[in-house]
Amino acid sequence: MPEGHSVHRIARQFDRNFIGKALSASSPQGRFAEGAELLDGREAISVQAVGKQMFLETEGDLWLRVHLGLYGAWDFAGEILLDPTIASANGRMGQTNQRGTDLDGDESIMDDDGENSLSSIGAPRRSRVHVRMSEDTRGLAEDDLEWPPPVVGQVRLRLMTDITAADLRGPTACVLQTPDEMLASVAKLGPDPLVGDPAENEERFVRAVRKRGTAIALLLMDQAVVSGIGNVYRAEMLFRARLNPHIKGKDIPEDIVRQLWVDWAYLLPIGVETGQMMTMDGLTGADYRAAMARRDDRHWVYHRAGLPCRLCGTEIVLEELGARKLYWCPRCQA
DNA sequence: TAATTATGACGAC
DNA sequence: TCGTCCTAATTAC
Repeated sequence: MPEGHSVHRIARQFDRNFIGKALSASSPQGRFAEGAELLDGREAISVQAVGKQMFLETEGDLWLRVHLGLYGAWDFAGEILLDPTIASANGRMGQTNQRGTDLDGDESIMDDDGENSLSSIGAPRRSRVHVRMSEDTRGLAEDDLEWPPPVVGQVRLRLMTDITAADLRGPTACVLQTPDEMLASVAKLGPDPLVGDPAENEERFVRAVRKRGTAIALLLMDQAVVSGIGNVYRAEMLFRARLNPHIKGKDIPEDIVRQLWVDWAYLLPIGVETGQMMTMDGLTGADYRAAMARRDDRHWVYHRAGLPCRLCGTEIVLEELGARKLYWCPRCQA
């Protein structure tokens, strides 16, 4: 269940483990059988994440476009080289890496000494891993994981090299495209801080927001306005900006809009590197550690309906906006 | 065992 | 605004 940061992480894993190799493709579930057949045997050429979508190029000018939607996920298994640009949030990547677990970077697994004792016997020599590449899920590591990995559940697409497998389940989009179609898909998307020219991106965002009479809370979720922001980052960014979610884009001073972009460009790389939507960097010391300890309550306002605002104590409000839940502090974001 | 929930987006009306 | 699609984990009963 990804926002933009997760998709960039997934793309980096593909870059590290699939690009330059021949793919074997299949659709265990059967719902992408034709596409898998077309992909099968081709070499993976390049991969690019844009917002919440990933584009994988194969030889013969064939692109795979994947959008995970609300609950799609990629599971990686086999021998996986870690992308050096993504690390574990707890700063123990080296250790977890040796154990062959927790590729995703979420800290929950290895933090609890008692819960995970996979490395307690023998040398830390595990090369076979099984990892789900989305936030808040856990990796497993065993010496005797099967190869190829058994299919579990509804796997729309399995991509394999000789040593690595990637299973896609639950995507809202999984389609093959020509180069032109791929470019058209990208053209529909708003700027992504990690794609293209930074100054140009900022201008596009500012222009798109300031010409609209739509609530900023809706604009931040509009993938044509800005790529990669979802319900969590939306709520958190509005709080960080102390911005009322209902203010229309055109009514927000330009420097404030610009600051929103700067904040997204700041938050996204942190999310990519840590695997978490870290938005409470304003906290320090014990406060920060306490907030990070529980994944269900590590945000300023997201998922905190009825709880006191961390700054002013006012109850966080939950309202439905555009069929999504919007969380905000009516006092701090007056 | 069933209902609920989720970090998404689209099309019909 | 509503219904729909995709799946799995969690919670309620």
